Amino acid sequence: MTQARVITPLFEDLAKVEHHHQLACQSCALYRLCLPLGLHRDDLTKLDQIIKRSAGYKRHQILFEPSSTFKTIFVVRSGSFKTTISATDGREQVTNFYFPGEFIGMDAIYQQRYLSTARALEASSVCELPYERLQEFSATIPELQNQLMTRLSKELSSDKNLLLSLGKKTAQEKLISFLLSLSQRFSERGYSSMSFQLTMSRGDIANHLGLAIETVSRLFTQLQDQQLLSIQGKEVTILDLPALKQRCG
Amino acid sequence: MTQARVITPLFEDLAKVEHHHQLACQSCALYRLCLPLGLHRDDLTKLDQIIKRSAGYKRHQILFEPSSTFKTIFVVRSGSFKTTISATDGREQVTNFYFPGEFIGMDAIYQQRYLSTARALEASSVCELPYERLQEFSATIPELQNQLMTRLSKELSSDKNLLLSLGKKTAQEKLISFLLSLSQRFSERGYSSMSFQLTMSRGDIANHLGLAIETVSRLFTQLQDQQLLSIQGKEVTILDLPALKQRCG
DNA sequence: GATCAACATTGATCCAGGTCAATAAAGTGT
DNA sequence: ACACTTTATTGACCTGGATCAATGTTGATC
Repeated sequence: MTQARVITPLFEDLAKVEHHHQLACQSCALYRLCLPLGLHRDDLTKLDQIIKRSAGYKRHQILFEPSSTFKTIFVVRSGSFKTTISATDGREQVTNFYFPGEFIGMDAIYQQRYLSTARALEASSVCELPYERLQEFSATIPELQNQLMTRLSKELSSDKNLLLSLGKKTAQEKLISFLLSLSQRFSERGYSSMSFQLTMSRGDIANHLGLAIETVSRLFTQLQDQQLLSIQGKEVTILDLPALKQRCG
Repeated sequence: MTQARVITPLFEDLAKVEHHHQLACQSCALYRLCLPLGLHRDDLTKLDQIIKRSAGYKRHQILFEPSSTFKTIFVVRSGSFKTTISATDGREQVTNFYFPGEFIGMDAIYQQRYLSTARALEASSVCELPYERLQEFSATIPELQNQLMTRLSKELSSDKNLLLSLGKKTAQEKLISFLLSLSQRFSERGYSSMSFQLTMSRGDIANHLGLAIETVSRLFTQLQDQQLLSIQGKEVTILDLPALKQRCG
């Protein structure tokens, strides 16, 4: 099952990141996906000094939860995370998954308290952006402020698209939309858009899409039978992208 | 059916707003709910000059849609709006409702293009905040930047709570959560939290909550039979708040 | 205040996807 | 390699809420 994964230049760089925790933004492989994009060299140097590069998180380890005090926004450096929001009785909804270069915890700015719980899906690491310092810096670096607003707005867009999925799409459309969104994000990160590893369990996917695990499992089988994709454990290979796009609603 | 509505001081002020389109932020009844909160007097004067107070919108009139060019963020001055996002085949999801002091169109910052369509639910008016000018101003007014981020984050929080509703709650829990959220927002605006008018149709509510109109209708009847609330057309009166809170999930 | 259209309610029936149950793989630690 | 736990698949059956259908109500327009 050790199928060859498409190795791109960026993927090799990402691998390096894991071994250089204090790597400066300037030479970070994620540069073009991350906050510093568009910042001047000396602004970047300043920003670099307030960013804390954390030690790694293990699979299932909690990054933050509603009881944590809100101090920082996190950027995924390597690996992946999920966030969940809980009803009073403990029912949980997986609100999003996060990959390298993506921001976690922005919903905490309002109320100064994390709304959700963030957990690592695999061995992962993050950069910590102290929110107060970020605010101070934004006052003198307009491009930084712009970047932050854009990130918040991007997360809004993604949530609203998920609302459409949850509210109006069939089970099959939900799963296809989800896979295409993953494909898109992997592609942006220099991974293959046609073949990738799911880092989350069937349970996480089902929960995220408002479905039962069994439904997700059956849909995978069904899409495979229809020759639209192939799935072997966590490895997804898209076989007929146009057909999938046409069926995602 | 002209039942007496609870008139609070703020409500009277809100009524005035409708007749003074060019009312300055300083004397606007929405001041404490709106963007200018916490701004210094002279900053406010500057902000005041870039804000355009639009003419009114009629019921069902479109404020913006994905084909409109993104230039401004809107703040509801009076009335109410809904936003919808569309699937490729025309299916629509009502993503949110907006009341005085709330911001519409923030999901357009990323991509510089409105993601959704905004429509007036009744005769309404807005203030227009030109986004580029707002960005310039934020550079010199840290509190303004803070306000904008907080607003974006608040909308994120509200979307994530809706995700929980759509993904994990029963039809009854969805409707109760929705009504309690409305109650809360009316209360913040100086209206009664126990008795209020729904400005949206049953169809809008059903769509927003991922339900059929018939289900919403039956739930209203059912909640009324259980003495938890009373509903007469668009007038909702909450009869047993603790019981509702306990049933919202 | 009559006409028509839009909106809302209620009942009867149906089905997409959930739940329950059994089995099979895949990981994990020793 | 083995035991054990977690995760995934598949089948049989069930149900919450959708859909269909008929009727009632409200509200806009002239």
